[in-house]
Amino acid sequence: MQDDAPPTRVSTLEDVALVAGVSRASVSRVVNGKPGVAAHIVEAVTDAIARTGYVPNRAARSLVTRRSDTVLVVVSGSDTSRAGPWGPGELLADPFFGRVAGGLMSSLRPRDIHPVLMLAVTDDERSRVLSYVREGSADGVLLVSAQAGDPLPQMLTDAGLPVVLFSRPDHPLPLSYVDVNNRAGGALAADHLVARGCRSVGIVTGPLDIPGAEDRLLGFREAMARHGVAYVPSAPGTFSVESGATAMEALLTQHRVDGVFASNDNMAVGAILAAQERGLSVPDDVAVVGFDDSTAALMCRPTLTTVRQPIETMSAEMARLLLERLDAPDQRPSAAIFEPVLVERGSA
Amino acid sequence: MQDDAPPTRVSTLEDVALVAGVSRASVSRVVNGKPGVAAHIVEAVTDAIARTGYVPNRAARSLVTRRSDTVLVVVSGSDTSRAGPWGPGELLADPFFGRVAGGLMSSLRPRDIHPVLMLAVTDDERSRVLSYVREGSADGVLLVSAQAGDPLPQMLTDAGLPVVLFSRPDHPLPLSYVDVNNRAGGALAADHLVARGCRSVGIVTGPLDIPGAEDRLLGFREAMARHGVAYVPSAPGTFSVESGATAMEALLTQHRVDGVFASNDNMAVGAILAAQERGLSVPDDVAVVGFDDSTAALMCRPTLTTVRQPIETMSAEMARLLLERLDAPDQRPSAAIFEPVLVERGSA
DNA sequence: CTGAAAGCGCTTACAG
DNA sequence: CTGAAAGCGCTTACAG
Repeated sequence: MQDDAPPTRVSTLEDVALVAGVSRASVSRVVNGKPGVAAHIVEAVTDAIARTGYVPNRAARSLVTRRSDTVLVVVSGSDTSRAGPWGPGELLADPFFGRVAGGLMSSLRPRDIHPVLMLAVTDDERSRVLSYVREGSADGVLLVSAQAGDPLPQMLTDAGLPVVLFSRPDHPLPLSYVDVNNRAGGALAADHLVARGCRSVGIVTGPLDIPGAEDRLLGFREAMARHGVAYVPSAPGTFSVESGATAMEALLTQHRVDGVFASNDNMAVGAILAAQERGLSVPDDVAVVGFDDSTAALMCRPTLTTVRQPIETMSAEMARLLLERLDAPDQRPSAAIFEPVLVERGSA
Repeated sequence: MQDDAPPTRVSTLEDVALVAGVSRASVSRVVNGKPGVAAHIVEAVTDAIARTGYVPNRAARSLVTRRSDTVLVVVSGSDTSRAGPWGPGELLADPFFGRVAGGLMSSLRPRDIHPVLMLAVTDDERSRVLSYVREGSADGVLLVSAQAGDPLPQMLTDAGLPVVLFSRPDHPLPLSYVDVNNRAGGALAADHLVARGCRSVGIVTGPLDIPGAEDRLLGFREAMARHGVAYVPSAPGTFSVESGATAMEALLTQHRVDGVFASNDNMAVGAILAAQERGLSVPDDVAVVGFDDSTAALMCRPTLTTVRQPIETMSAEMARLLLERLDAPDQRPSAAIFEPVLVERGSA
């Protein structure tokens, strides 16, 4: 099939009106499903649309409605997160972002709203986020921040833009967010380790300036205290596999732990590898519990016992909250907190 | 800082013109950096822009320029790929997509072109891709297809839309694409296994209706033939960890292999796990080579020896090709093929 | 080098 | 219920 026809001018509302023999206003009404249009007009227009292959021009519509039907999805990282072994894509290489994207899209698609992706690492990029919304290109922003002390949430609320975050902001701000109950998650891990008979328990934390990481630590410690354990040794990690391994070694040599909670799955994988490298058996010599239930949880041996965070559900809700806010701009910000569940597999 | 000011009407070209005391045309010229504007006008306008906080309205501009400065990034999967243990986000949970996104953005950002993300799994979604471009919402499409027999490339070329694929299409089509030299990659794996002294070598293939998977097999077999090995046992996989494990077991029991090439890293991880579960040592009893150099390559023990595919570079080039095509629509389609390199680590 | 004017393709009061 | 008309905020020939 040859198709060398010149890209014929795409047809407009006007063309449809001509073909249907009605006014442009009527065509517009039919296209937008407005009520109160006579049946014979609807038919004529529908027909004409089919014959002309009409597709509404989004820019023209957007110019008058002042809606773009687009939301900005911004992934905000720190400068250091950009250059890694996998280059500039590294920040996004974490399966976490893909799962978030999938969740968002499940809420956005039914409403026919489209996500445009933006990375915000530099100051320049952060101000682009604001401009993008100001120029009417997006109606609001969904922010996934992997950065402690991120100025973006503040900038966004100051500008009065509709915004929803994934994760609680690191200082109180009048905006909506979704999060998992990190404290409850930490407690789940502690309870499980204790129930399995661990007597010397430690924790590999995430960066403690990130609220979620601190809450996991807090919840873990509180639960251990309830079990009568006042002191819980901890070693800091950065959420990467290697940092988990390093932290685990510290815990092993300095505290001879027999049970460890790592604040995410990547670090849990690192912890397992580190233990095994020292000839220890997981979970017999040392049990390991992760957090997330990421794809990595099934790639290691033993498979990972972990605190599941329902990422897709959370991000779907995140998009829903933004949509709601767009429909009713004066609504108060709200938070949706999800309860984690422990998924028991091989490592603890 | 309270900011309860009503969202003041955003200023327009007209406002700037008024403040600067020039015509709208002049403002437009300096905003767009057109040459031949008197210095004093440029200054007055620049000033007025700063004072008014003017940001051009994208819809209005787009309506007249017929450019959206947006490209559609579509991830096309099969129906079955949507529902998995991780739900609807699963298709995107593969770190591969995040790395591609990162690569694309590195080419798009300097040109200030924005990517909107779309999943195309159902027929309805596929036709939405066409509509989206037809309504002027995007200037072209970047397609990453994880699906054999995907009708989308054909649909896109038929419609005469600017499009670039990641991976060679499964039948010849007049469109641009980027790919890795899969045959050379297969050969690299074969050469390495032979050089290490493996005497009974097998391959875990991907789905063979995907051109890349077939090429890896072909390249592997050809190279083995050059080494005097006429027969290479193979077991099929689906690119998942589990399928790699299953295939590995077949190879181990039926062919007592001591060297295996898995057509991607996920399957290589599965293969290693399967070998270890049978008490075999990797690489001593059986060596394993993967393909991709994904994040998984460093998460397993031993770490994975693998054929590296420069995903970020490839996708950056992919975006560059589309941009080029948008600048010069009549250009012939072209393909950019990248040479893989073997990354030697612990598993082979 | 600059400005007045037309026009991009829609939606939406406003009359009728 | 329908249509004529204004207007959304830009860019771009066209004169001057």
